[in-house]
Amino acid sequence: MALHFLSPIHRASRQITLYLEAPMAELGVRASEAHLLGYLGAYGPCPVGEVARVFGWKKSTLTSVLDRLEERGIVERTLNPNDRRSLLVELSAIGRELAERVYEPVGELERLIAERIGDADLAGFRNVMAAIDAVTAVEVRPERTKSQKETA
Amino acid sequence: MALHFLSPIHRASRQITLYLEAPMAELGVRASEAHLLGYLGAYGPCPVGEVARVFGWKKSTLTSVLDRLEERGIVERTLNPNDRRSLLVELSAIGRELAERVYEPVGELERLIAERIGDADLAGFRNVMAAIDAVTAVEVRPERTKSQKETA
DNA sequence: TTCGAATAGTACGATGTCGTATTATATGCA
DNA sequence: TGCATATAATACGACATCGTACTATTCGAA
Repeated sequence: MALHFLSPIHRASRQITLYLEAPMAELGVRASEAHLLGYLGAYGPCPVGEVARVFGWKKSTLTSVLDRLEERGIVERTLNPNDRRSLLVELSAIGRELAERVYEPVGELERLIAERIGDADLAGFRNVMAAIDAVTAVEVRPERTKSQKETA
Repeated sequence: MALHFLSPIHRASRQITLYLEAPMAELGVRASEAHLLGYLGAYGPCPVGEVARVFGWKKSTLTSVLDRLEERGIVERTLNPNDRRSLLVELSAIGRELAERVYEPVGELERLIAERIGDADLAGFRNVMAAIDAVTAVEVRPERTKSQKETA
């Protein structure tokens, strides 16, 4: 009955969220917003729908989330020149600054974990993640072609 | 900027949820409820507060969740003989049956992942999970003493 | 080119989750 | 024992998320 993969992953997610809760609150963002800032910092600008897929939110939810972040001046929505149905979301100057401060405790946690992990462990971990990826066959973040990346 | 641990774990959680969405909907439960059934099947009966900690829900949220599940005859709340402030949650007969059917696709997913994973990979994966556990130092599910377990 | 189907995003009412205050019980200490 | 403090759970109003319907745009095939 005990699950070798699903339970530990759920548990780890939970622990990560709890661990980051306090420092995020100090920065005035909730965990989900912090996560979104990190994503946009790394991969933005990107369409609203991509964010929705990655984070598991409904598009209508994301409309509300982005409305709030936009009101606070943290993100901006601009027209997608590649697709006039679509909007691109990106961090504002304020948002980028905030994302950097958010990244500090996140990076710290990463380092603390990495310190305890050897190369072989990391390889095993990655294989498990790859297996989940392959088995679920769920495309979370679509690959973007070079030309899209250039213009987006 | 890319995170070696946090991002893959988040991604894997997401993929697992998406993968299980359809079969759970078929059984008339949402993913979170399915998860709760699994937990109660394995560890129940247990106090409301424990469930709240494990799942990252607020106690007031859990009150609503349990109200709905109780209305549907899936769980039961009984007085905790060890602590009269507390209620124990457990699966009803209907709930146990449902939990078994919920477990099928979950077990299937576990097997599919396990098929692709060697012993060394599993060991590495576990070391990463253990590192997260140690670093975050977040106690999600408190150990219960033997005497508590016997009477609970 | 044109028309039907698919897709991106939003609006809005329904539902779920949360924060705070409250009640009841337990624990620790004078 | 008596009392202050902590803890388990709930009630209820505030807010976040969701499902559905809708508009605008794109894609593909006739």
